This record gives sequence, structure tokens and C-alpha cells, in this order.
Amino acid sequence: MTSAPLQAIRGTRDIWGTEIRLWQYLEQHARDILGRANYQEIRTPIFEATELFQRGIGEGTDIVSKEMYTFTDRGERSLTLRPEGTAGVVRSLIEHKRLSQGVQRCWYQGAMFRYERPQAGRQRQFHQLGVEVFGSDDPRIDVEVMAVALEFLQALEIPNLTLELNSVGDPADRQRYKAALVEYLTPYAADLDPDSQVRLTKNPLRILDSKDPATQAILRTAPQLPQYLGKAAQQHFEQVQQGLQALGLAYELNPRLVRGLDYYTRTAFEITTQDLGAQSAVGGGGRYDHLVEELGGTATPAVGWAMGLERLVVLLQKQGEPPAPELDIYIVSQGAGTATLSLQISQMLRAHGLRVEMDVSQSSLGKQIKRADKLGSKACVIVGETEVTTRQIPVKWLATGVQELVAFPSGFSDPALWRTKFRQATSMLR
RNA sequence: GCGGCCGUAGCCAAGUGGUUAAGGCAGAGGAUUGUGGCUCCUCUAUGCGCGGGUUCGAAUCCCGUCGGUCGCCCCA
Repeated sequence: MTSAPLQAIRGTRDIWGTEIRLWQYLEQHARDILGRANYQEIRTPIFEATELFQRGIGEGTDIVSKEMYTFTDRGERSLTLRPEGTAGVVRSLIEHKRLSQGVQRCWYQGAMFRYERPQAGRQRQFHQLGVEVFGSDDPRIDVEVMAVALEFLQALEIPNLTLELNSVGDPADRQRYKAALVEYLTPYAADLDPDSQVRLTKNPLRILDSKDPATQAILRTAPQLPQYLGKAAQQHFEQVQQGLQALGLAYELNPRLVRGLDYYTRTAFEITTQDLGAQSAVGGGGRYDHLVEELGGTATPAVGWAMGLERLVVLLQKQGEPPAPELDIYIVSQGAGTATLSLQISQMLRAHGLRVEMDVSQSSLGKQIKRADKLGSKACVIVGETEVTTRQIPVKWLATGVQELVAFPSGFSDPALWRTKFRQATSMLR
């Protein structure tokens, strides 16, 4: 009897081969662009006390109520694999007393976990890139944070993205709006889709982004959130928009945009695309001026966003694959005494910054050179028994077939010589 | 958690009840014992996601299960 083959857990996946290059490309751009904005990377633990997420994200949210990977460890503590990045970062800054040290600009990247049905661009273990800025309620920070997000996506050359913007106001504004919305919707309760009927009592704001056509029709004449903003939130919202305009950043106001997590205040935004099937959000974020005190820190305004990296990778894949890094030298060898020589040569060439692979098969030289060719190596170093005594090692340039002799070790220890050789070899092809 | 479709080698795939499961790509070996790209030959699934059932006989039909995919919910 054979057992089921071992495989990656549902909703998790291996990233390798050509795909890993997209991830590296993406991470490289993230470091570049966030570094240029002088954001500091932070790496927080992948699991935290369950309570952190319950308090931070909100008991009523889907994430907390049904999507968390929660377990009890051997010390009887309730722990949870982080379903998002913000709570852990906030915990960390409170714990290390960084919130009294002026404005803190952070970014993070890493695996998050949510127990959901896997779908295109949605995994149970997925990766987010995020930024969080603490200690300022200046609208310029909201703008900066969005600008950095767009800059990053532009650097990746991802097309067809829309920045959707709204303000969800301060908590009191939202309360007034919620009441008005419920009042408006209650007479239509029977005509709403079943999910929205439930939300009418539990979480009315979420009715706003229902996809149900009947519900959408009812919402068309519903009161709109931005009309309920208090003076402060109103002014903030206007300044955010002015800032975006000043930078020439296009955005679309979406008065129905509310976000899934309870902690957002004022600015809320999403970056969306039509190229991802059912998943339209590439990233989203906003301001959360009360989360820090919610989690026990001194009241500190904050704003941030997160992007789903799997989704970015899906979009990047549509643009084609990045070229594989080219192999410079393939070292083939055969016969007595060639093992040591090939080892030494490969190490010397690597030290010059060349990409080098050493063939360790017992195949004929012909086979080995064939492999050099298939791997796309620019050159091939051929080490046979004769070379062990002559110390004159053939280097064959595969594109031209030209072969030259290089003295060992002197010829292999000179980095400038190899730079020249590669320059010549490339120019001969032109 | 709910619904549709799907699951044959590393990849792409033919096969829809009947002898040893096509073919292509990739991989290994050889023709070519120290020199690549072309060509030719050989090899690479006692097994069709896994488990059970129906049948003289199952990749093929049935049930379950695991996984994938698309959509719903929700979200990044």
C-alpha cells in the first residue's frame, strides 16, 4: 500500500526556478525605493500573542473571526501566525519605546497567514510588503506614503493600476455616517443580498462594497461617507488631495471605499487592477490614528499600506520573464590530476566576480562541452591530463569557437585580464 | 465555508472499459575513448493524485478523499 505523496500544505507553495527571479527583482526594487525614501526595514516575528491581533485588527473582522492560524504552544500560550503586518510593527515600536523618538518610517516584507480558500493571487501563506509611518498626522505623510507605493509599482512597470481614494473620517464621523446609512438602508432591507442583510446589523459599512447588483442599485442614492466628515477630517482629506495633485499623481475618489480592518481613520486607499480576475486589490492602506493607543501605546497617529506580493508576481509574469543571469565560464575536466586543477581554477575565476560552474561528471569532454553550450556559458575552460603538466589551459569562447591558452596560475589570478577577455569576446560578436 | 471545472513522467500531452499506457520537450548513455551547436540510436510511468468499490477486465464507470483552478465570501 502506498501512501499519499508528501506535498506542500494547501495554500502554500514553493517559489523557485524562473519565478524566484521575479521575487528577487521585486525585493530589490523595494529596498531601492523605500531606502531612497529613508524608510527603515523592520523584521518582526512571524507569530505573536493571539491577543495582539484580536485587539489590533478587531474581533468583528473576518480575519480575526475565521481566518487566523491560532495554536497553543507547550507553555499553554495562545499564539497566532500573523495575518497582517501592521499589528506586529506597532507592538514592536511600543515595546522599544520608539514612538517618543520622533517620526518613524518603517517598511517590512514577509510571510503572512490567513486560513482562506486558495485562489489566483490568494494563498494561505502569502507575502506582503508594507510601510508604516508613525508620529505625524500631517497630510503630507499620507501623500508621501501613497507616492512611494506608486513609485515602487512604476519601477516594476506594472500597467493599468488605479489609485482609489476615500476618507473614512474620524471615529465620531464614522458613527454618524453608519447611523445614517443604516437608517437609509433599513427600509430596503428585504431587497439587499443575504450577506448585506446580515451586515446591516453587524458591520453596515461593508455593505458599501457588495458586488450584488441589487444592493449596488440601492446604494446609488445612499448617503455618502465623505459628506459626513467633521471639519478636521474634511480639511485633512482636501490637503491629501492637493498633495497628490501637486505631485501629478492620478487618483479616483471612491466614496464607497471602506477597508476590511477596523482600525482605519481618515485616509483610506487601494491600488487596484483589472488584470487579476476576482482579486482587484494589489495593495491598500490608510491612516490609523488610534491603533497605537488601542494596543497600549501613547496616542500616536500613523499611516501605512500593504501590498500582496503574490499578486504583483502574477502581474509581472504577464509582462514576460526576466532573463536568467548568464553563465560566464563552464569548467570541464577529464583525467588524472585534473580534479584539483579544476577546483582551483573555478575558485580563482569566481574571485573575479565571474559566474562559474564546474562540471563534476565523469562524462567525455565532448559531453561536458555540450553541457557548457546548453547552459549558455560564454566560455569553457578545458582541463585535461596534458594541461596538468603543461600548465597552459585552453579557454574556448563558445560563440566564436576561438580557443586560447592561459597560463596557470598566473593567467587565472589576474582580474583585469579576465575583464579584458570578456570585453573582447563580446565585441567580436558585434 | 459554498458552487462549477480539472488531476496521465520534471514539463506539454494522446488515450473515455479489452493484449506490454502514444508522441513531443527536458534528462542520462552511446555513434564521436581530448573539444559544443546538426543528425541518428538506446534508456527514462509494473503505473494514470490517493483510498475503496463495480467488473472476467478500470487511466477510462461509481463513491470518498487530497490537491489544483475559476467564481462566491473576504481580502493584499
